[in-house]
Amino acid sequence: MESRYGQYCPVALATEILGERWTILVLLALMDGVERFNDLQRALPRISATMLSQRLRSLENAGLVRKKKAPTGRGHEYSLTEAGRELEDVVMGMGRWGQRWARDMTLDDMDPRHLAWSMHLRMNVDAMPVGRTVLQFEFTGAPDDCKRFWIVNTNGTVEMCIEHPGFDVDLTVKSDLRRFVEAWRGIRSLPAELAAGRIVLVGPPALQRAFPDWVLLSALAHVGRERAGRERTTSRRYHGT
Amino acid sequence: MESRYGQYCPVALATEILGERWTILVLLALMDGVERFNDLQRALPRISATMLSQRLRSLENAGLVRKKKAPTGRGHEYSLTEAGRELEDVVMGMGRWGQRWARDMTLDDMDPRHLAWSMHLRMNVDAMPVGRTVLQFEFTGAPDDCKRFWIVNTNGTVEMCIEHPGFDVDLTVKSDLRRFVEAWRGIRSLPAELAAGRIVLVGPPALQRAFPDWVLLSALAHVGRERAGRERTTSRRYHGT
DNA sequence: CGGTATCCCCCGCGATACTG
DNA sequence: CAGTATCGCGGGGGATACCG
Repeated sequence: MESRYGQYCPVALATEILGERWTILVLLALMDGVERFNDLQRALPRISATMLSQRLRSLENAGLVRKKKAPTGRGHEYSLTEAGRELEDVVMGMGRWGQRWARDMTLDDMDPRHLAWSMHLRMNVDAMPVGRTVLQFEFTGAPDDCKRFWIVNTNGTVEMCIEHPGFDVDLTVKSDLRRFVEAWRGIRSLPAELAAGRIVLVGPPALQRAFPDWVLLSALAHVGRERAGRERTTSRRYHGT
Repeated sequence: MESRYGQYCPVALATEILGERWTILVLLALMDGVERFNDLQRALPRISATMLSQRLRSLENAGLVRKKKAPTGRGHEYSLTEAGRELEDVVMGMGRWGQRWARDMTLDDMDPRHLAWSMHLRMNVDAMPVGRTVLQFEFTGAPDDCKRFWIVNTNGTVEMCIEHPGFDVDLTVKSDLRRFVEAWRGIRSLPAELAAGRIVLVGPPALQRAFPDWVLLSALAHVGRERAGRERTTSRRYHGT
């Protein structure tokens, strides 16, 4: 793909690589510390193996990513070089801008597999019980094949599952997918949704009470949105109370 | 182009629009204060009218660009909305990163028409003579159809020409294109190149002496490059002196 | 000048299958 | 598990012509 814009301008040269489809999102996942090919696929459920492979290679060629043989077992570990790490501010800036100004989400933007991945990265394990805690999430308004997922914390190690992990469930979270994602993004208040019974917890009361502290929410949840960003609340249905 | 990544993640939503080809460069030109369709084409010599039109429309739909009827004559004026202006830090961050880490330039990246445009935006008119000053640039190692361009300052109003403007030339700058662009980007020192006679000025000595102060260089010239970024200087040819 | 409409080609990308 | 090879299509985008 020889020179694409005919400009020596540093913005143009940067855009050449950063503007390729998926590239920014691969970088974001690497910034989150994801290292393995399969984990990158889990972080980006809709990327194909071919695409991920291509992007990792072009990032490596451009000097943003380093690939080493995995010390244990097979495969490789991918990590950011200094050049790659220096893009953190740019990517986070894009995130902040997206939180404030990007278009409203559609249902298709809310792939529960990606939600599961990002939630399991932001569990507040210090607030959770020692031993094993199994959270089950059940969503209405989601595609049939991924209406449910599980997040398992075992003494500070958090894993996500698309299939039932086999262990007993400690707490189940039921919600409309859109509402939950809006709460996760900080566009709605999670405590308010829980109090209103629009996000429902099923399990021991002590765990129900503790749950809001387990979930750290999106890293950008605190950034105030400038656009409406959510469905109008049809509070009329509740007859004004 | 419904949802492209299946992610509600603000970075993904931002990338959807910012990742489209040319979009970042159109935004950059708008940040430079360019308002007219034709001027945007001059700033981005390799964009087609169709593409520019499409990008302006999608930026308008996404709420980053405002389009108003031109007060005088025909056509419109394009400008950034608040949402668009909030991307300045991101775009400048990409530029800083590009200056430090992006791939080396090829000859194809150095379209002289783009160089002319960006130079004419960064002339230090306060340091230039009152009245009219006509600068002529002649490059070796450039495509035949754009080896030369002119920059005309008339009492603080700077214009660029691809065709000879008709006025008498006050000062001519001759250089290899690559060397001049490297100096413009701050990868080489302009005074050093002038002193070494690799960038040559032709015209009254007083103007020759003043010239280095007329040219502000790329806005990113002061950002230190981490990669080599230029051809090896074959100083051997000068037999070690 | 200030754009749109149309055509058409190429290649980006997803899907599938395959391999070490 | 950790990717690579191959195929096929869809549409992004360049070129050209056209219009107000």
